[in-house]
Amino acid sequence: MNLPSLVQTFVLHFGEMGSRWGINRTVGQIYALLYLSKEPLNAEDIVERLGVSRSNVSMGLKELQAWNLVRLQHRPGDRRDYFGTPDDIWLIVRTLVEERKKREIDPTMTLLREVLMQEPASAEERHAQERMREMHDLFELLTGWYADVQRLDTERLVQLLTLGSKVQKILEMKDRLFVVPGSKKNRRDDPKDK
Amino acid sequence: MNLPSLVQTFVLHFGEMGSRWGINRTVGQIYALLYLSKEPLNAEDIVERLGVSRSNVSMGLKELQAWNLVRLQHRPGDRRDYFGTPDDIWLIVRTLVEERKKREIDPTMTLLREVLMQEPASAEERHAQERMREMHDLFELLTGWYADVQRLDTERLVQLLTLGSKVQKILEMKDRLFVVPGSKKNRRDDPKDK
DNA sequence: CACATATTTCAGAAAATTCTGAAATTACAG
DNA sequence: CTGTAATTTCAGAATTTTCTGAAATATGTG
Repeated sequence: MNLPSLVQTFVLHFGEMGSRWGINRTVGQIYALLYLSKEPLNAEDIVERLGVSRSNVSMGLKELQAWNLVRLQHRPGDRRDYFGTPDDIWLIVRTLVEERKKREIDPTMTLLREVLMQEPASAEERHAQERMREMHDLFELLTGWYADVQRLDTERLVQLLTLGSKVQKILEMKDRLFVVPGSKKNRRDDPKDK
Repeated sequence: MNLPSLVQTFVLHFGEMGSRWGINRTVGQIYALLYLSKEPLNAEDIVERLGVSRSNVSMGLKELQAWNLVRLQHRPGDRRDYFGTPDDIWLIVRTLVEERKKREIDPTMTLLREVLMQEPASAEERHAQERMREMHDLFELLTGWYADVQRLDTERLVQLLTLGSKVQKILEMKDRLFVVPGSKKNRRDDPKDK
């Protein structure tokens, strides 16, 4: 591996991290390298710096392209492919989350919906279905929030995240400003009526 | 595998999903099984239902305990260990996020902080450090938000998530109510001054 | 089209991981 | 203590994943 120590530390770390994220070491290393690099790199550059085989780099880049995490570019008068990451780290995060949702959440939701359609044949199955419904509803809430937030431009997103739960305070303020008298929402002692 | 088809579908799915999350198939299956089960199960129950070896189950349960995802219980007059998941799915989510943060984000932040202390020895390293700083700041923002939100009770958390980016509307309203005249924040045409 | 260069594919080697059965350890009941 | 049931450990087998080198394919250029 032929890298400044500072860069190498980071690259090695992301190689290891990769395994926890269902991507292999080389893919993690390639991405880390591209992320840190000012200029886009071609496959041969990556081979030299990481010390892995050309074919391994080829497969790694293909996977990163499938994840939409890498941008293919060309230099005039050079027909090799150069790869880089978006300059905007927020775009990287958005892509990552989007792709993981597509690969992990969406198929799970499909499966949950299917299974929830079936008729339970026993008390055990009924309980299992109930649990699956809880998971389904939870995912629905989370993906709904995500879809909503993904639409915000970065500035507003940062603003929202910076506030964190202080938003809560503002909500309470709003509630106090617009009390609907007699509304259940405003009762302290919500008696489970009916 | 000895399970109602409905349960089996779910268990198999989570077994496969496990691989994408850095946990192995058996661990995923055990957790899925416990999640769906009304009563806590002992190791032998799990062996029978999943059709894997006793030792594999033992290791899987150990890992789930290390993740804090599973609760050890006892039945009177029975000295076997029984395992179950929390009834509250939100508690499960909170634990999952907390543990992943501990294993993935925290070590990465430590590494980033270390590397950012070093003196860059070249323009290349300076740029790499700049990128790492961006990542560091991003993680800081996200973990700050997370710490904040993790503190909310579930009811308020759900409320917040349900609102999604509609919070934005309320923020704008607040801004309009409390305009600070002349503040840059309120200018339409933010000229890159200086 | 022929030639050179770049990239991809893929069979099998290498490495890593998961899983098992047997043995060891632990925990308790009598 | 002794015996038994429950659990854990761990060496090696089985499986899966990753990686490589060689060959095939693609993408130009003159």
